[in-house]
Amino acid sequence: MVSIADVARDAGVSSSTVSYVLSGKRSISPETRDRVEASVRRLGYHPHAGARALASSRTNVLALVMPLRADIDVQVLMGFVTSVVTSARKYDYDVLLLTNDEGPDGLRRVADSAMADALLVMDVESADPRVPVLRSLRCPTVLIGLPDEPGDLSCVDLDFSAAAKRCVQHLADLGHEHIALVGPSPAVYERGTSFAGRFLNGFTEATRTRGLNAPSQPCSPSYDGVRECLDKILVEQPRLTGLVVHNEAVLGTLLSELRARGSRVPEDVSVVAVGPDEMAANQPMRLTTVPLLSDDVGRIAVEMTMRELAGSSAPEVRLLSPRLAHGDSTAQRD
Amino acid sequence: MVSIADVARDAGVSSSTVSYVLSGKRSISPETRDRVEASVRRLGYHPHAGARALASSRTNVLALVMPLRADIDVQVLMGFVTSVVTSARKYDYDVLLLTNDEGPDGLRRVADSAMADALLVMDVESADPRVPVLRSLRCPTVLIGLPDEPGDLSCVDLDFSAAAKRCVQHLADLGHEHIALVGPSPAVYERGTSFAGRFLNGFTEATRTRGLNAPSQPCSPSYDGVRECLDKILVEQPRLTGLVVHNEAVLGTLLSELRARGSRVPEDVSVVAVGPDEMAANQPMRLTTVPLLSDDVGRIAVEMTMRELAGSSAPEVRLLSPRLAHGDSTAQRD
DNA sequence: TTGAAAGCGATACCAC
DNA sequence: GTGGTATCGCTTTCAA
Repeated sequence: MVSIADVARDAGVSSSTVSYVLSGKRSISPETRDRVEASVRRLGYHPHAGARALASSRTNVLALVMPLRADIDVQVLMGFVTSVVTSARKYDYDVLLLTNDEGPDGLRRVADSAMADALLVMDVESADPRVPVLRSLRCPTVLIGLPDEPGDLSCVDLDFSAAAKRCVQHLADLGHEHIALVGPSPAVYERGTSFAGRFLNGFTEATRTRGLNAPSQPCSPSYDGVRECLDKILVEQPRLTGLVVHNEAVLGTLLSELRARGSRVPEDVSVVAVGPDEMAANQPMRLTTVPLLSDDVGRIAVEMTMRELAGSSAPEVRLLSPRLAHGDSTAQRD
Repeated sequence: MVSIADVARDAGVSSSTVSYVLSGKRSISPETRDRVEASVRRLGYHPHAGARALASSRTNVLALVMPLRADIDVQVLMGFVTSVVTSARKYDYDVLLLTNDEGPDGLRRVADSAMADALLVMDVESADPRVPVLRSLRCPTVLIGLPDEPGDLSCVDLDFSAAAKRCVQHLADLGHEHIALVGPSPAVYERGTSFAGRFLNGFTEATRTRGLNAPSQPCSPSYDGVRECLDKILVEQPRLTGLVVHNEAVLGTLLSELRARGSRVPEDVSVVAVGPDEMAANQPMRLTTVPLLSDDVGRIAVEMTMRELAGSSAPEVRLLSPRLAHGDSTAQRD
């Protein structure tokens, strides 16, 4: 292993000088700087991460906590993960990937053993049991999602309430009066995922404001689930002409089933879907969607973390405004 | 922060004793052990990871290198990632998640700065430029995939050649004489992903052995791509009755397109698909599949790593035998 | 502008 | 069976 002492010897300076050249924390004469940098390159020096962490109480590592659930869309999950990892590297941070199955103790372990400088937690529920633990940890934390009581924890997420309203607005503007919501699977509601509830609230509120009677149904991710969901919706809304789909997993199946039932999209039914960009890609038509912005959410989560670590920012809650991407799956009601 | 000295003081022993209690590297009297363990719990002591790494030259961290590609199935990717992370925790290891976009330098950085004890690299290509770097790193490495020249690097993967043969055998045994392969997207072949080539070789070999004339076509992940692929196949194989699909992304689309063309599965065309379990779940029928075993591959990769770290094992190449799960998408040819 | 040296918090060797 | 202490490689204060 090549250590800072090796570099110092090679460059003919003290090891503290090498350290300062690398950190830029004090001014160095151009000549010394050059010599040191040359030695660093020539020897292929990389500071020992553990030693550095020990001396500086900084790891340059972010811990990202990932859910291990069947009911959460992998595409969305992966979007967050890659976005967080690539964003973190821009700040010279690496990412430690934790799963949820260690529970709150896992968070405590990582924070207390100084394996990371901050925690990013995905898939946060309304009354998430991890939240109180995180608040007690005195470790900068950013939640992807929005619990009921974030306290002094930072949060970032899509504004799902606004997203629902945007969908309703779009369909209503096109003249649709008989619409419905195909929601996430029942399991998602049951465990109190905050985004599902926020979307549903936004939907309900927007339809009421518009004076629409609009049922909503959760939808299990299977053929039978989709059929059942559609059946129930049609009982409540027999003259259905517009669907908001907030369920990545069933979208393809749903479109097939509509076709099978003789409903053309968009001639008979307009469909607007909420989900990751990839969801729309593999469909037979260009869908009207409200993209989930996983990329932005991940990037912003990292940016917020960096600001907190720099001490230049207080905790904040940021909900990203959704936008609607017009496609060919929604049309004017005639 | 609570340090080992705090625990030592609390338990009335020396810090070395605390260390030995925790590591179990020398015998301790039951009484001392109990006192120390009680103190550890009471104070909520977690050893400082950096300090530990510095003193022991062990990080208890595995670095997992993830590809950032559009053409690789996220479901498969995520399967590996979760499997590696959860398996690693069983050995008290954490996982640092790296992406490929730093290139070989990123691997060097992580290894040289002692951020991890070993590297796991996914999505390895036949002539992967990272392989020579990895071999020069003197850091235990396990590849998920199989390059042409692994050298002394360990490898683990599904035996894709055997998987292809299994598919062909299944269809042939059912009496199908006019079959074809729907392969991964052209991009996957072009960059020389090892698994695509191995599958294709297995397919070609098996069909030749059986005396079948069986065309194969790559397939782009879009509606048009699927149509085009089917068209080309039907030109070469007009009396098609059996399809092997080695392309998770297009499976759903392909099944729809077959239906649209009036081909019933399995009455007119038998379909056997290679992919993750999740791929089959959202289809309208129980598919006959050859599962990718991402879970096993990830777990075995970790186990191999652990054995290498323990010094109890030389590098090895392990190709997992595929199995075929009978479903309703393949039937006897009458 | 630079160097010397005191930690950081563990591990593991050497004594007893 | 236990304690003392050198050591790991870096950061950062203090001195010059």
